[in-house]
Amino acid sequence: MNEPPRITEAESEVMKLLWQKEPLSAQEIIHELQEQMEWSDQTIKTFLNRLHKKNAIRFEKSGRTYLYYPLVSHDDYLKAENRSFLDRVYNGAVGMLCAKFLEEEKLSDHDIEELEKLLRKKKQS
Amino acid sequence: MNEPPRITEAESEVMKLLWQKEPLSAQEIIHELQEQMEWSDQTIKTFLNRLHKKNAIRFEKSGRTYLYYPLVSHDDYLKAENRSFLDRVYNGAVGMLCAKFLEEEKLSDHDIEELEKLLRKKKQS
DNA sequence: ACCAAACGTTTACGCGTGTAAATTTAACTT
DNA sequence: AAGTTAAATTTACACGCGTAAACGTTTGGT
Repeated sequence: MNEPPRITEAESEVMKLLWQKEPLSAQEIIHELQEQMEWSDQTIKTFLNRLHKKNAIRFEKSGRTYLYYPLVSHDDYLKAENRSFLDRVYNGAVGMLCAKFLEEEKLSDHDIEELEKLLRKKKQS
Repeated sequence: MNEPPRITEAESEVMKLLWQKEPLSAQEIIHELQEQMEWSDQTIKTFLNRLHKKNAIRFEKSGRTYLYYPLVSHDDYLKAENRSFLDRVYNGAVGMLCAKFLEEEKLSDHDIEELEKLLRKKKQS
């Protein structure tokens, strides 16, 4: 897979839906998004179109409804966003980044245990 | 302190220098940055000017040299960037964010211990 | 066969940002 | 006092992105 296309913030709202459930029709996407955002349907169609041009999604048409599928995986998106954030803000220092987030934000006990488990696993390598 | 001003990526390169050492003259800033970036001195002056207008930095002039000081602290910057990244990409789920970073990126043994210590402290609250 | 609805495509526009040239202002030098 | 220089300030411009209207096209209904 080549470089995944750059997905902007607004576009990512569309992608988030498709990562939850795939495929979705234009209708469904527009309906869902209009509950959260103040976007006109034309605006959402613009995002669908741009995502399509970037090869971030594809569609299949059956009759007059189009069904949309993600072409970029959520995981690839997260990886790319993580890397660019890490480099941009922390110059690549993961330790610092995690420390800052752990300090500032609240975590459930369950989260804490999961992270401890991850760290323990990490030590064996 | 009100909302800290939005600092763009390019501008943040200037800020990073000022967070390391304060104050710095225009000369010093321009020299330093031109070693890392392909920026003309005019470009850098634009950033200084924009940062000043935003109240992200201030300067004192003594003779013909201007000395620049940050007005936004590194910590406030990190806090703001963290929050927006966390919300934008992870919908606020810190646990998920940290887990992803820990999975993907390399950590020194020392980093790991520090993080474990942080988590332990976190559990007592 | 034609109309209307549903959907994609094209065009548009203002603002932020990266990039930098042109202009003004202040101050050291001679 | 005037000229030169260093620095700030103003202006400029293209491109990405959020936002959306206008236009084109396909297809189910009558």
